[in-house]
Amino acid sequence: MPRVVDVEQRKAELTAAAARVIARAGIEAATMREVAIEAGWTTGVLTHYFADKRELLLATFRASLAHRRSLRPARGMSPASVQLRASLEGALPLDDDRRRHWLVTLACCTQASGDDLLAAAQRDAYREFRDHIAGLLRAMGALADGADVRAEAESLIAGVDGIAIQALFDPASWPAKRQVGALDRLLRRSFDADAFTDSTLTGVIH
Amino acid sequence: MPRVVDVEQRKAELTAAAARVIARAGIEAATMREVAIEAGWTTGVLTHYFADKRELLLATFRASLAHRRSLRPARGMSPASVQLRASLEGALPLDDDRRRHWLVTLACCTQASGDDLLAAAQRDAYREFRDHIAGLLRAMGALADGADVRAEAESLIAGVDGIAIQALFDPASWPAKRQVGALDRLLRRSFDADAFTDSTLTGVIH
Amino acid sequence: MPRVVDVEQRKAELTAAAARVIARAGIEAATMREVAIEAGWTTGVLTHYFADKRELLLATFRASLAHRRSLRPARGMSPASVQLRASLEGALPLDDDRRRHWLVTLACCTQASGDDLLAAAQRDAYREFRDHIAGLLRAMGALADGADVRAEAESLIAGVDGIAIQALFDPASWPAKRQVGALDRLLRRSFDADAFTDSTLTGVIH
Amino acid sequence: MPRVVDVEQRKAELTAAAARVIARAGIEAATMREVAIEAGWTTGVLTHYFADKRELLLATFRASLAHRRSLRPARGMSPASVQLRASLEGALPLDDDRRRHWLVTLACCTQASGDDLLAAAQRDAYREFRDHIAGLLRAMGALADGADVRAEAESLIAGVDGIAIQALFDPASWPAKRQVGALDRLLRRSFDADAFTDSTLTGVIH
DNA sequence: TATGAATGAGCATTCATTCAT
DNA sequence: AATGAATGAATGCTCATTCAT
Repeated sequence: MPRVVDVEQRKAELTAAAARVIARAGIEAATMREVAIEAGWTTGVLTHYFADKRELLLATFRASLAHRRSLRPARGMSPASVQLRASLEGALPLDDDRRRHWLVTLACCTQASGDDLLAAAQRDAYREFRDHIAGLLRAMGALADGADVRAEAESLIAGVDGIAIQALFDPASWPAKRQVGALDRLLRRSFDADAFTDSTLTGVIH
Repeated sequence: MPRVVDVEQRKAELTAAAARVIARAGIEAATMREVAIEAGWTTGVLTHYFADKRELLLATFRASLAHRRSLRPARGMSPASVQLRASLEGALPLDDDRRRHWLVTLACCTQASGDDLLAAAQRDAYREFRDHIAGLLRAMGALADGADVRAEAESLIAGVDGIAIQALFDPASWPAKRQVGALDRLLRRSFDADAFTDSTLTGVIH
Repeated sequence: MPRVVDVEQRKAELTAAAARVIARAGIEAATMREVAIEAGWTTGVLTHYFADKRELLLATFRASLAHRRSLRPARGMSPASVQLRASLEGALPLDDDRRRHWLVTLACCTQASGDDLLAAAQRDAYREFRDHIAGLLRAMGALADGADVRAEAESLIAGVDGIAIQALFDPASWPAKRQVGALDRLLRRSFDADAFTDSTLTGVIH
Repeated sequence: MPRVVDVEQRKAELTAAAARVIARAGIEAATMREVAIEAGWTTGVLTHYFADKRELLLATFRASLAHRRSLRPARGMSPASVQLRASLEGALPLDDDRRRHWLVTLACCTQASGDDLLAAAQRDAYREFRDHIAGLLRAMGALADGADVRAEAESLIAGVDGIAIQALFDPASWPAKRQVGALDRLLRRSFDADAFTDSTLTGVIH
């Protein structure tokens, strides 16, 4: 039997390296060589685990989306309003890790024009996030009876994405605190101020 | 006697071709060859007008940002609230042209990590837009006395950018009408509903 | 206790796979990977039985030459003229098997420029065949007293090789029947027509 | 206007280099790099004149076949029997040049399994040669009335090809003289000895 | 001004080979 | 005996760039 290797873990190791390179220097700089060096292996290993560069990129994108999703709080562990806030906050580039994966998302989306699988991954992730937020909104019961929950969810996500974009491309002006402040404003405007009392918020902000 | 050529116009022609390639196939596909073909010239012409690829990319980005800015309504030609709405609408990818230049913006920003001039161009354009929106907000006089006008402008832009991102990466779900609807919701939430009466809006939506 | 394996038989299995790949797709396509797949093993097995690719190729060539030789009739089982005809017929690509091994011969010979062992294998096989044919000619006693038997043998082989080349590269025009017809003509021209009567031939043609 | 280059001549220069490499070291050794070095240019030039390696190989094969054809005597400049002999002699690897192009032919034919254009080039060249020989046979009027001229031509070519194959793979045993001797024997056997008198032959052999 | 010939570095990928298991 | 993880050199090819015309 050959050397025993956890294939999935090795793949994760490699896509993490690819994500670091993409976030640091852009997708054009993410050559096989560069990713291999970043990962501490040779290019041969990359092609051993991924048929070609496209497959590596797709795996990197999917891993990145999955990671971003994992930043959301576990379902049902806290009131819906707290979960809502935490979920949205998880989508902001508040630290290096989230920043990195946001950049990967953006880079891959930009690339997605010519790659259906890339585009599909993004679309699915977005819709899943929208449904998640919509579910929380419904659970909160904070919306008027005839309200379009889905549109409301999209509106919230748009607000968060917009903050993220600005923070991503002008990080000096957008420390974590300011991003969180913008999120607060967004939430306060969307709901009765009472829905997110200070005490509730305190429990979420870190 | 050398042939007389309008250098600026020729450059514009070339950056427009580059923008089309980037929007169509991503920044990686925007090779000198490809851009030259798109423009109907040879690569020699590209290097004649731009020292190197980086300079072409920078010029393309700047031209794209300038074009997006030119979509805003002329100052003072209409009430501030109408200008505000039109300005924000100009930032949405409602047609192919705006879609193209949004994609260029995103592609270049993604690339900007390693290029200070690219990053600076983006930052300047954003700040200029924010100040423009803030000016209109002030002119409207719709905000409470102690309000943070700049923060309010950023919040609006964030909302618009978020809508744009979603529309860009899931265009099938985001026809122009829906984008405009999301903008309406954003404005209604941010101001008294009265600030943007139907009649006022009619004059802006196209 | 290690698994017991018939080394020679395993090697034969592997060179047969190599021969199939070479005949099907050319010597360039005969990579270690490809041959391993064709054989139903992994590349590790190939390097276990052959020190390197060159050795595999040499063994494949030798096996191919040996196989082609084995197509000749057993010595002394029939009149020399019948043996002669059968021997020459064995050198024609009349079926898939002979076709395959002819292609291997040609591919390896073409490669032989830079490999002395390959060249030597080919030379030895050819000389052995020539001597075999010369021996049969002598046994037939059909040649004039002062005749150069060796030259006559070479002449016959040249004729057969020429037919084979044409059949190999234009198989559509050269079904087995036509090849055999060309061989008949060659023999009739070289000897008195009587030497190869129909009845004699009938016993050989299959 | 750019540097002026005779494209066809440059292509010929490059295919000639490819032919030298193939003849010297086999088709596997004919890499883009190796051919470029042999030609005294860089690989970039190769891809400038040939879309890819396959195209280079095809052009090399065609140039080789055309060259071999050009070795035939001009039509009608001498008696048909002299032309016939000279044509067949031109197909023997009597010197380095013919040897080289024979090796290219063989290498490409071996490769032709998987490439229809290669196979077609070979087939066409062969058929053209056969028709040429058949035409000369008819002009000679040396054949019996009911004779199959085409089959006779193929038979002659087969004989010559066979000699060539042997000479190619055992050059030490097959100096030019011996090849010509084998051709003589072939012709004498195929025709009345008188058809090719010594004096006639003297004028052709070199 | 514009062309396209030429360069050579760099790309993704394939390959023979080694070796721990 | 057999596997397949890992290597790193080589491959065909693309690219930005230079430059003679």
